[in-house]
Amino acid sequence: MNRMPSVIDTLKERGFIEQMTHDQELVAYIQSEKVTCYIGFDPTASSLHVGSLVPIMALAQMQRHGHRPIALVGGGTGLVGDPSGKTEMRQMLTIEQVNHNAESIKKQLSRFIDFSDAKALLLNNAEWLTTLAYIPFLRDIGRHFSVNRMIKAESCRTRLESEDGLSFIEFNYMVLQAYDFLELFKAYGCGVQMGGSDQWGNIVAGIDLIRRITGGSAYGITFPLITTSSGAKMGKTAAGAVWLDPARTSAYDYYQFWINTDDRDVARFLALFTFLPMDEIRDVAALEGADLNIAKAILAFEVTCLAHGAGEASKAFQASSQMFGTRVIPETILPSSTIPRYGSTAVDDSVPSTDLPIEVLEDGIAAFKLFHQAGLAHSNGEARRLLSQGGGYVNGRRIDAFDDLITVNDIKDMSLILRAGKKKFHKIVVQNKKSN
RNA sequence: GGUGGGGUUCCCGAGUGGCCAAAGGGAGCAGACUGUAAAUCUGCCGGCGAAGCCUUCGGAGGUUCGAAUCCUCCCCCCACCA
Repeated sequence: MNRMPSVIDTLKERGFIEQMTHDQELVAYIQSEKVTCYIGFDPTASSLHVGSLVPIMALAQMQRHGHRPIALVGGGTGLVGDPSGKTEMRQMLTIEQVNHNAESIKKQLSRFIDFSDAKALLLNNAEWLTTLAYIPFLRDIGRHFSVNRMIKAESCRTRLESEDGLSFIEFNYMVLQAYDFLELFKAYGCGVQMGGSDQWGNIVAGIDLIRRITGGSAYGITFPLITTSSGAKMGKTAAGAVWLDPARTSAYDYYQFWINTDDRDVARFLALFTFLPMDEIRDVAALEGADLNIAKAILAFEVTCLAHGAGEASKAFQASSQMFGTRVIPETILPSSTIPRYGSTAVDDSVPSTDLPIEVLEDGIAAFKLFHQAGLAHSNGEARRLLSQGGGYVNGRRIDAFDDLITVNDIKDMSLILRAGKKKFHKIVVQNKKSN
């Protein structure tokens, strides 16, 4: 029979794998049957951000290769707080916050993973963790853990050596996560846990616990920490995290985030964050200059498609093309992408915009005030600075003095296009007196 | 509970009575160069504004012509001791 290539090969090839437990056995296990695997997601915020995209895509790849992913929302562990990879104690969340966040996260994951017909499961570990009784838990589970070993774990050690120390509640996190794995192993036959490289210790603890209690074998895979080539942690911008929730990061901004990818990261990110075939992605490595920018557009389009849908992605693409110059995407670059290749007449409505009554322009408004009102500067002072440094444009015309008056003469098609610096656009839609 | 050391503008970190809106670095923003890249160079980097004014140095009071700097109380963090 014609077996699909192992998902492990795919994950390796696309750059997902940092470490695996017992490689040989794990590969054999995954080849031999339809397996169930899980990744935990922390409900510390009501939205996931691009930092969680690697685990999300890993689950999606699993599903595409016929396996069953479980996304475990840490409604229970979120009440405790994982010390791994943190330099200080996490803020404690209330139960209400955690539950609310868990709900939102479920919705976002559904865009990437098909949860219909139990093809994937969404579980919340609050189900089994919050009802645990302390004494039985200590007797049944706690006795399998060696404190000696736990404090040697990297995740604990850095914290033990730090000034802040490690609180008892955080120290317990590993035990709880190991228990999660055991629970999923028993209830769903889940034999593989994946996670960030900081999760290695927690994953191994779970594997040990499963062997000690059930005698069964379980496996683990960790992902590398994805940094940009300039060394920064992926997904952070000056404005903070780049969220998957369109209410926090608009599809347009999301697209813009991706199109600004560093040259050196394009191929790697295409492999990780899209489903485009690898042999096409490999060709991207040969591109440079303007062609590489086309690959960035495709990356941005594909990734925005996944998070926000094809409609939103097309709009973001069109809007960006209008603002930054139209661009034809040749068939030869990443041919599998569904990006609209030849210009379209779609009207952009995804560039950020605000309404402005026409009266304001009849009287004339100082440019810096308009930029401030449009949100392109945080204060009038910042707007002045921006404009006096030559970074402000109205309809493509550079504003020479920060207090230049903007008037009805500047209106084009009942709107004004403001631009701050090279990349930030804002559309002012002029409202007539009588109209809506 | 005791003793000692700390909490400074987005972050790190100087500053110990006026010259402090507060050194330096990082981040960020803008300009030049480009390809909506990187690197580099230059400028900016609390708010309002013409000068000038207003708010900021954990919190609340106090001393002083004048306080981030001195005093009192309180909160939080760290180290050692118990």
